[in-house]
Amino acid sequence: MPKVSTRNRIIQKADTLFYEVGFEATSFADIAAALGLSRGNFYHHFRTKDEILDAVIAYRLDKTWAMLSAWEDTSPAPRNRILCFVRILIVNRDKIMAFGCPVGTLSAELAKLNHAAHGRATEIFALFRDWLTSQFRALGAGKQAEAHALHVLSWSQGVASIAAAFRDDAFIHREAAGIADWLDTLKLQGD
Amino acid sequence: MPKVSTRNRIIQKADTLFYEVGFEATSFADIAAALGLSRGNFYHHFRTKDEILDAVIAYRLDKTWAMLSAWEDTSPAPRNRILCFVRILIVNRDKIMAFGCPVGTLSAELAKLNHAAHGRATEIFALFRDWLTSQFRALGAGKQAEAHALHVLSWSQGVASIAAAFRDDAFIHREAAGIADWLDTLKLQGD
DNA sequence: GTCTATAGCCGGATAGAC
DNA sequence: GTCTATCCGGCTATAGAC
Repeated sequence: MPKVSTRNRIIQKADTLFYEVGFEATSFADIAAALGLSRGNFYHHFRTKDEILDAVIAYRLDKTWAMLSAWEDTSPAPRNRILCFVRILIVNRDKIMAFGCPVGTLSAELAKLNHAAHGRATEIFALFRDWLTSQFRALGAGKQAEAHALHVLSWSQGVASIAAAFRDDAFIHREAAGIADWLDTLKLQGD
Repeated sequence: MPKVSTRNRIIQKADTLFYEVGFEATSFADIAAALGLSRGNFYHHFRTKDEILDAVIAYRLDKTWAMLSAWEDTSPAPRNRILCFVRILIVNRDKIMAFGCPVGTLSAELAKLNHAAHGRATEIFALFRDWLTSQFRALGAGKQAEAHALHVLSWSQGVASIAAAFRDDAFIHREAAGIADWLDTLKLQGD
């Protein structure tokens, strides 16, 4: 029975706090206190806050990749795979209404801070974009595949942003259904 | 020749810095230094950071209301008025690619901080939503007017979020054109 | 209204004992 | 690997001279 390493416990707690409180607003003391660790011990695992941020981003990249792979395994049809992505909005709607999208809000915060890790954080978006592009290509979208992928990614970002501002549950359901409808009206001649 | 009051200079500089750097990440010293003021003088005008935030939000509400009014004056047709809103994405694209949408990113930050002013910040969104709802109602959207308004608001938020992440200029133009196209395909029977 | 000086707290980060 | 103790700097905020 492998005990979860302290390092991994730190990463997962930081992941949660960066999402729910923000990167800047989360202090070492916050993470340490939430885990029942001393700050000194903390620095044994991560020397700087940026190191934790890098580890959290790497952790999110891994989780995202695993999720996308799982969708490919369980849903053979590209259309259903895209709907798996859309369903995140529904499944996570409580957290989204409280804290927005974890990917979008971290990216936005790092952009304002002019933080070196902004590019790394954007890689999570890029993972979704490229995976969605593959699905649209499989649907026959041809050269439009990436534009469609960015459109869906953007659509979900907008829904998360407005849902968080107004705490509007019905809006999320309506827009998620809207994405599904839009998918069906697509002209997929593969031009 | 009315000199701009120190209070107003503080509000406008704070407005800019809250947008470009973030609320939390902007210190009193940053605002004071940017204006060439001492910190002591600063506290003569605003006793707490929350007071500045309230003033900045009130300032943004005023600016937004004035902008919407101006659009009503210059564009009689509701469709053109909505396109004025969409055009913000194009006109402000450089800032959007660097810092995202000022309304959305402030709202997201305050939500994470569990800040009391989150509700006030959301009023800026509400201003846009209600104004857009009026335009869709004038277009004959009937009971769908508010849903359409939120859809457009959400769409623009998504575009700002993705444009900021990828710094993608072409994407902004493509999506802005997409909103205009969507407007024209709307079934407006006023059900 | 504007300044200097300073209090007091909390943040990130380090040294070293166990 | 975990802890205590500590340094330094920046932050909000206050007091008081001009």
